[in-house]
Amino acid sequence: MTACPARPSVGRPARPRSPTKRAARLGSRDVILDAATTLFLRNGYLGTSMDDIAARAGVSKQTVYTHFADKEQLFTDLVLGNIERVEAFVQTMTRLLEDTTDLEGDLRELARRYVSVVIQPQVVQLRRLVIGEAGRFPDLARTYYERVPARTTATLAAQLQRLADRGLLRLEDPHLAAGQLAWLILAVPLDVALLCGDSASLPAAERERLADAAVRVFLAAYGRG
Amino acid sequence: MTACPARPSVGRPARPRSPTKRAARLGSRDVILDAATTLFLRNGYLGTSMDDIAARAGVSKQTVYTHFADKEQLFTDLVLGNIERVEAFVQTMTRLLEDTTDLEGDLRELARRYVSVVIQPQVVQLRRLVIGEAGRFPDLARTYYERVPARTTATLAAQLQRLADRGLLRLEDPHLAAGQLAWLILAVPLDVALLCGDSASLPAAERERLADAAVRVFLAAYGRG
Amino acid sequence: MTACPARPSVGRPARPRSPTKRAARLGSRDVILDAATTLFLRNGYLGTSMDDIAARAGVSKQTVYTHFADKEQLFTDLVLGNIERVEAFVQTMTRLLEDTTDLEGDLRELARRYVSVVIQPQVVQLRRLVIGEAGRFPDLARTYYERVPARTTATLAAQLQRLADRGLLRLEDPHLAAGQLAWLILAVPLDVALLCGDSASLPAAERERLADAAVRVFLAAYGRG
Amino acid sequence: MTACPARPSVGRPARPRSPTKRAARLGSRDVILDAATTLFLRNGYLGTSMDDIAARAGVSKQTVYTHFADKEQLFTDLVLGNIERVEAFVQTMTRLLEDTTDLEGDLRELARRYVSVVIQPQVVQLRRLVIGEAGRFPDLARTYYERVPARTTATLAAQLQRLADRGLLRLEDPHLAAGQLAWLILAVPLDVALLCGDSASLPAAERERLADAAVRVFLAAYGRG
DNA sequence: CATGAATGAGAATTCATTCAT
DNA sequence: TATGAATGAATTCTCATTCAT
Repeated sequence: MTACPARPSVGRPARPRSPTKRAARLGSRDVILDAATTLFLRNGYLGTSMDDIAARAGVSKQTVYTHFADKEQLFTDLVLGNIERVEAFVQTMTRLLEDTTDLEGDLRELARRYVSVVIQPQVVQLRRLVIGEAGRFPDLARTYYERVPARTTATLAAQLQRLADRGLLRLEDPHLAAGQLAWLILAVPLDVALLCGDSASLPAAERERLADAAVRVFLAAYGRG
Repeated sequence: MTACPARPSVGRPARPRSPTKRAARLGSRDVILDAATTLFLRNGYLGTSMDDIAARAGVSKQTVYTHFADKEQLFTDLVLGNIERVEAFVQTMTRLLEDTTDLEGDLRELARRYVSVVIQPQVVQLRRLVIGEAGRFPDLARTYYERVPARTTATLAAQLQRLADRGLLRLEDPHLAAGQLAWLILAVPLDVALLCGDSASLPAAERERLADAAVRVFLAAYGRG
Repeated sequence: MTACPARPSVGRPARPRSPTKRAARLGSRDVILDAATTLFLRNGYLGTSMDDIAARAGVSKQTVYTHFADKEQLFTDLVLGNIERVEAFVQTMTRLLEDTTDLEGDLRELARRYVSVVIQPQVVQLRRLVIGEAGRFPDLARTYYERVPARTTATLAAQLQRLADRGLLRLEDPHLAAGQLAWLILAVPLDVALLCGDSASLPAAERERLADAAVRVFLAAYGRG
Repeated sequence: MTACPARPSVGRPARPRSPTKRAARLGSRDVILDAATTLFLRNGYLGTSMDDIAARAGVSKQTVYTHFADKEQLFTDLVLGNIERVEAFVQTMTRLLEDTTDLEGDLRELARRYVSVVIQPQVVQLRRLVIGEAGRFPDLARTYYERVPARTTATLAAQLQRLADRGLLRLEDPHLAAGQLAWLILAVPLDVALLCGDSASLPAAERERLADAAVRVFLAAYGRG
C-alpha cells in the first residue's frame, strides 16, 4: 500500500471567463489580485508571467504596474492576503472546545473540521507555493510559518490548557501537546495533498478514520484516565 | 511563542570551485548532474537555466544536451536519483527495532536518527523542490510520495507488526500506527525546516525533546502496559 | 600631461525638495519647466521621462500635458528659454570695452568674465544637451548656434570694430578676429568642461592664465604696436 | 551674419542593404559593431535599440548578446574603437612639421588637413555622441578627452618645441601654444559642425581662409620675426 | 563526444500619451 | 484646470534549444 490513495478525475481549472465587467464591479486592483492568485497558486512564481496576469484580469499590463510596483510586490501582497484568510479560518475552530461537555466527541469534531479546512485545494496550493518559493522569499515563508502553523498551535495550546485547568486533561507542556495533536490530525492527509493532490486525495471516510484515530492516541497520552 | 525558533547566521552556499578537472574524473554526466542538483535544489526548476548548469558544470551547453534530452529529462533524472538516495537512507533505520530488548530506548534512538536525517538541508530542499513543482511534475511528486513517506511508513509498519507479534505492542492497524509515529517524530521539525529553514532551525536539544515526547505519546497509546 | 586636469569631489545633485507649495507660488507651468530643466540637463532628452518630470514637479502627468502639447514641445520651450538666459548673460559683457582706456587690462577682464560665465555647470550642460540632441533637434541646435556663439561673436566683432575705429587695433576682418579672440579665450576650458566636467575641471588660476595668454596672442596679432 | 553658414541639401543616411552575406565575410562581431556604430552615431545611446542594431546587422538579438555582454558594453567597446581610429588619424598629421623648410607654408598645410579631418561627419558625430552622453558615460568622455584633444595637443606641443629648438619659433610654454594653435584652427569650423552640421557647413574656401588666418595669428605671436 | 555561435519566443518593465471625472 | 487610472508599443535582456564543425 505504497501508492497515492485514490485517483478520482479531478476537475481542471475553469477557463477565464470574460472578465470585462468584473473590473467595473470590483475595481481593477481586486480583479488583478484574483487573476494573480489563480495563476500563482497554479503555476508558481516564475511560472506566472505578468502578461498572463494582465490578460486573465482583462486589463493592460501597465495597469497591473499601476497597482503593484513589481512582480515581487504583487506576489507578496497576494500571499499575505491569502495567509490572512487561512489564519482567520483556522482560528475560529478552537472555539469548539471552549465549554465542552463531551471532550472526546468535540475533539473528534474539531479534528474533522480541521482536516477538511486544511485539505481544501486553495489552502494546499498556498502551502505548496510558499514552501516552493521559500528559497526566493524566505521572509514570506517565515511569516507563513508564524501566522499559520505556529499561531494555530499556540491557540490550540491555550484551549488545551483550559481543559487541563478544568481537570479534563493531564498536561505538562500544553504547547508540545498541541503540536502533537495538530499533526496527528493533519500530517498524513496534508502530506498526501501536497504530493498527490493533483491526481488523487484521501477519501472522506479515510480522513475521518484518521481524525478519530488521532484523537484516540492523543487521549491515550493526555486523557484523564 | 509564534515566531520561527532561532536565527543563527547560516553559512552561504559555497562558490563553484573550478570544475575543469572533475569532468575528467567523474565523467561529464555526473559533473552535470552535480551542478544541476545544486542549482535546482537552490533555485527551483524555472529558476535554474541550462546556461547556469552548463557554466557551473564547466561544460558547453550542448554537452548537457548530449547527456539529457531536455531540461525536463534532466530534472526528472536528477530528482529520481536523489529520491533513491533518501530512500536508501531512511530504509536502513528501522533495523534498529529488529531485535530490540529495550523498546522505549530503541524507539527513542530511532526517533532521533530519523529526525536528524530528514532535517538535513539537502533532504529538506529536495522535499521543497518536489512540493513546489508538484503542479508542473505531478508524476514526480507522486513517485516521491510513494518512495519516501509511503515506503518509510510501510517499512515502519512492518517493524511495528513484528513488535506486536512479539507482544511488545498492542496494535490493530500497524500502518495507521506507523504513520502516527512517523509524524509525531517528524512533523514539527520538518515544518520548521521547510518554512524557516533558511533563517533558523530547531536546536538539537529541542529536536531530541520532541523525539522523546513523540515516543512517549506513541507508547501511551500502543505500549504494552 | 594628457589626463583631464583635476579631480575635486564634486557635489552631488540636490534632492528634490517637496515641491507642493512651489506650485502655488510659481504657477504650475514654471514648476514644470524647472523640474524639466533639471532633469533634461542632467539626463538628456530620452533619458528623461514625462513621469519623472511630473513627479519632480509635484503635479500629475496630465497637468504637464495641459501646459505643453507633448514632450518635444516642452523640451523645445525649455531649451529656448535657457538659451535666452545665456544669451542675455553673454551680451552684457562686451560693454566692458565700450570706453576703455586700458585696452589690455579690459580685454583681460573681459576674458576672465567670459570664461567664468561659459564654464558654469548649467551653461555647460545646456551646451552638452543641445550638441547631444543636434541629430534629433537640428533646428534647436541651429538656433542655439545663432543665438549664442554666433551672436556673441557678432557683438564682440562690433566692439572690436569700434576699437579699431579709435585706432586701438588694426583689423581687416573684425568678425574673423572676434571669433579668434572668443575661442582663444574659451576653447580649452570649454573642451575640458564638456568632456571632463563631471569629474574634474580646470582650477581658476589655470583658467586665468589661459585667459591672459589668449589676450596676449590676440594683441600680438591685432594690437597697435 | 548670425545664421549658420550654408544649407546644401545633405544626403540622408543610406538604407541598410541586405547584410546577409556580410556576416559571412566579416564575422558577426564586426557586422554588429558596424551596424551599432552607424546607429549610435546617428541616434545616440538611448535612441538606438538593441533590436535596431540586430536588425541592421542582420542577426538575431541574442547573437548581439553573445558578443557583447550588454548595451553599455557594446557602446563602450564601439566608442573606444572609434576613438582609436580618430587618434591614429590625427597623430600622423604633425609629421608635416618635422623637417620643415617653409614654416608658414607647412603650418598652413597642417591647418588645412587638420580641419578637414576633424570636420568629417563621422568624426563630428562621434564627438557629439561622446559629449551628449558625457553625463551617462563620464569615464568614456574623459577617455575621449585624454586620447583625442589632449593627446593631439601634446603631440603638437612636442613639434612646436622642436621648431623652437631650431630657432623657428619663440615659445615659453609649448603646450599652451599648441592648444592655442589647435583651437585657432579648429574651433570655428568645429562649432559650426557640431551645431549646424546636419543642415549646413562651412564651404571649403571659408575653411581655408580660417586656417590661413589661424596660422597668421599664431605666427604673429610666436613667430621668429 | 564536445563545442561556440546562433535562434525565436517571451520575460519584466517603462514609455508617451489619453480618457473619464 | 487638474487628476488617477488606463493603454499599446517598445525597452533591455534571458530562455530552451539547435546547427555546423
